Amino acid sequence: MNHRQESLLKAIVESYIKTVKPVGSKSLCKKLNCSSATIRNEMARLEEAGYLEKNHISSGRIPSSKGYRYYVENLMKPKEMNGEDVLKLQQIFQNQELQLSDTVNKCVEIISEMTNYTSIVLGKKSLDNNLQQVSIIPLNNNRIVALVCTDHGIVQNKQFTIPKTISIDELSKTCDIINKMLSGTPIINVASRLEFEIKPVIATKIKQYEAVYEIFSKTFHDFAKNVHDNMHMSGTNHLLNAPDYGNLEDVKTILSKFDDENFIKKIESNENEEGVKVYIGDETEFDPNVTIIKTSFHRNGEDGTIAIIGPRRMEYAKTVGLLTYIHDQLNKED
Amino acid sequence: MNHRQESLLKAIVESYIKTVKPVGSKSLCKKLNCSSATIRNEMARLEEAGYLEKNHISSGRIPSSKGYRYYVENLMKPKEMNGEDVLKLQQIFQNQELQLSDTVNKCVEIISEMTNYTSIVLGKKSLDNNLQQVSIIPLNNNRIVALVCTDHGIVQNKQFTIPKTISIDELSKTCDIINKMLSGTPIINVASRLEFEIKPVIATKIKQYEAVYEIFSKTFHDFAKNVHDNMHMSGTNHLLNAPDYGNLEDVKTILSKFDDENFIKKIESNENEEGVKVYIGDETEFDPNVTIIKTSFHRNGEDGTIAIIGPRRMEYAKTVGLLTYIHDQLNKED
DNA sequence: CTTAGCACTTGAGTATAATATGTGCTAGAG
DNA sequence: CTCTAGCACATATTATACTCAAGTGCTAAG
Repeated sequence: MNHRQESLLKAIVESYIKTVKPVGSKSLCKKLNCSSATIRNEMARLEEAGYLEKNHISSGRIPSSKGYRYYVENLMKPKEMNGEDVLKLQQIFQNQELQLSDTVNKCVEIISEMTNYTSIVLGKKSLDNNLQQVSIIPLNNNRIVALVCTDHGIVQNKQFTIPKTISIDELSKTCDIINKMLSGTPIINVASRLEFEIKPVIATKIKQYEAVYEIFSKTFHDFAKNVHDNMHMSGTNHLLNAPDYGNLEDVKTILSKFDDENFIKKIESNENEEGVKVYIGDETEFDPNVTIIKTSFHRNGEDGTIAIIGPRRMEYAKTVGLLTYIHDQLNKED
Repeated sequence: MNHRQESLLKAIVESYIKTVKPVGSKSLCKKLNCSSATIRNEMARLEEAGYLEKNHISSGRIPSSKGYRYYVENLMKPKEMNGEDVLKLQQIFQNQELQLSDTVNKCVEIISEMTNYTSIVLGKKSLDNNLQQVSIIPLNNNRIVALVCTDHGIVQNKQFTIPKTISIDELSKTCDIINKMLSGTPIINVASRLEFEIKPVIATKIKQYEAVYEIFSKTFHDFAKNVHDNMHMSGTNHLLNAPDYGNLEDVKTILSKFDDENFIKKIESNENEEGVKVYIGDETEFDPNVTIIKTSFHRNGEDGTIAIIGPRRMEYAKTVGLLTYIHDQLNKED
């Protein structure tokens, strides 16, 4: 692609992002210093190469997914955030009172407010959590709460009604054994070590050891199951206001996918990708009519993904700039 | 209102609920055994009394909010649920593995699927929770987790970085004191008793008692603040498919209110109302174009509200029947 | 390689008419 | 006094035809 073609593509993408109207040749004469006929010729070539599309034979051009991609990779310069927005975000990041999940939740709310796109955070316990401590709190009526706490301070609890044949004492004793033997164990390994190392030990000391084992086993199982302990969405209905979807059905299709079961899987960053990634149209594997820009974070024993979903005609420069900033803040050493 | 007028109103409401089309006089002749002219006369009277409305001078009639209300209170008979739906719900209610919050969350998902309305659950810790136990788990790098557990087994934790001047020992000692003195205290009273009874006691035993007090005070404060620990919505976009809103703007207005800050306040059951309550149009104080049907539950130390939001043209009989069933199941003795 | 000119295509907007639905009112029958 | 048949009138909906503006593709000349 020669220089003039690049300028042309850039001009078309940026004009379309701004106005949502197919871009005609005449409107670009001044910017490119040539006549509309010349521009039409170049446009035809760009269209043939797959960077541009037409709605109908005599309409202006709009960028294709390929066009957007070329723009994002070669022509766009991520925009610096303005001072006001930086300030708003700083207030959140610097609030030491907040837990990580609250921080990111507020974060996505602000993102969707700033950008007018839908924004989502998926949080999960990181795999680098190690077991710190388990304990038991007895309640009334033969009920207990079993607690697991990791070295990053993530706590999960589960309630049980225990048979009368099990004493609190036996449970506490088992806790002590687990804490002594498994403290520091990566949380993903705890379940199997519980079965193969702890179970034999308590078998010699506790009568109802099977039932006791079950309680702790279930607790850890629950912990592992609830890896996605946090999913927060903000600005869902912004898509409704996007002028891109003349056809209401398209928006409904997208919105209904938000409720879908494997929605999370499609948003979650699958590889260990660093930085900010842009997925356009079909690349999203979510819906051909949207763009998803996402980034991941790792902090305080939690991993997560922050994603922004908008029309393919996304304000790429601004959005990538914003998400880059947030990524850098979140992954800073604590 | 005489008997024929009641039959007429009932017929109009039920026809409109079914077809979403203004109801004309001719279509009701057979059902009421009289001519269209007679029906028109009655219609005119019902309209004057405020039970019916017209879109324009020569269109059929649609029920007004007052009409719906009369229908709900006097003419409607809540529908029994069909066996299939009962079965689906039973599977959830009888799953002992689930925590209350998971039960209700699944519940609203099924509700919105069955009814095609938006459904919401708001959960909060009940005021009848009493303090069971506080404890401390030390982590690395001078960090700790402080835990609060109530007699219903509700647990909340908060992480702190403690100054080096405070020892774990002092924190544990304070835990013991709190547990001895305040165990069984209603959770709403804990904060003040902590200040006026515990603080003086530890002041005599612990050097940095102010800082230690702060830690527990903040923990309880957080607990009290996070009363709304669970809000779950399902089927938000069902409203988009409702044929009621010819005007897309109306739906957008409603949907945007879901994101509003005091949305929760408007949904929450404010009085201690028992049973299933219906709020139509303006009565909702949320949006004049919707109906909200809600009920509350109290169980295992948690209170909550389940609400169904749909168009004013709601399938009242079916929805009230469904919610009545759920209310009865949830408030059953455990 | 660039540009001016022109025929052609399409979408959006507007005016008009035809049709269907349903009301209100009047006058007559029971 | 109540019910009904009949008719004039009102409105939404749909289809049709027409015009206008925007923009392209192509050709021929600079």
